[in-house]
Amino acid sequence: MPELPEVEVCRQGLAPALAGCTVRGVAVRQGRLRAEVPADLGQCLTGCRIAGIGRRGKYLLFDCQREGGGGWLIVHLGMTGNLRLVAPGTPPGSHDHVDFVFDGRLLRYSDPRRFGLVDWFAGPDPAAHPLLAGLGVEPLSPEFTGAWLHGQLQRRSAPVKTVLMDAHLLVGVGNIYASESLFRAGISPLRAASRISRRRCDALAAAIRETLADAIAAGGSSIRDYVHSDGGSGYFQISCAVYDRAGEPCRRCGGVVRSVRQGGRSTFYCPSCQR
DNA sequence: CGTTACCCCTGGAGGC
DNA sequence: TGCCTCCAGGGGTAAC
Repeated sequence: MPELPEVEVCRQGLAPALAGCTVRGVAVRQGRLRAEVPADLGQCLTGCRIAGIGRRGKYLLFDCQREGGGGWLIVHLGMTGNLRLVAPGTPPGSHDHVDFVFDGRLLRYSDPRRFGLVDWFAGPDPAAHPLLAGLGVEPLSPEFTGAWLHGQLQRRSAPVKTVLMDAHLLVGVGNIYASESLFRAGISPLRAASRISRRRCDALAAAIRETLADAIAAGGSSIRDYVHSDGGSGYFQISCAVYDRAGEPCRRCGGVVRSVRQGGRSTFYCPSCQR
């Protein structure tokens, strides 16, 4: 269930555990993910030291350094992916597709639906990777402001919820946090993006930042379990205001939360709190 | 160019 | 119990 907060929590948990560690090997049991795992991933990674772990949108970026040129391990968790540290010799389950072998432990990539991605980028700057080059603004960066958002939304006629999930504009806002942010800002997900005032864009930008930051803060406490456990999903549950609450009472006004279909995805909102 | 439908894949829930 | 349909936190592609 990874959106930006889950990916960020994963990054924060893995970075201190793996920084400075050297990759001893790679085992690919199932290479058919969103894109085929590179056949030479083992050669690329083995012997590399993990200098740090970054994030761009929902992509995890492992900075891999080695004599004679390292590169970047790029991991995307898709809908159902996860990364966890397990003891060497732990038998893999049917969806445990890739193991990254370190001294004394394995970093194990698991993904039942296989919408995720494991790739290698040989250049110095991972932003040049074809899948990262077109990505939009980071919602937790100073660049992301109400003024900027207003400018972008002005030229979009699609429903605002659909536009918020367009990673070419803005990264990291997935199906849950799009609905939750719009609820927090009091804006209907059905409203045409171009018909949202500058003032309400300020509120929306703030709502997005706060919703994501709250989720990251809530995940921080459970990250130890998430990273070090090999049982259970390990994902934290944020108490949602509207997401997946169709037919239930709005926590703010007591009205009934409604769901609609937008671009093939479910949207949840309170028709009286959100205009 | 922006918008929309469809596709990739597996598994769980609920109806019959 | 089985079988069917629908749904699921993502995102790329192609057609309009």
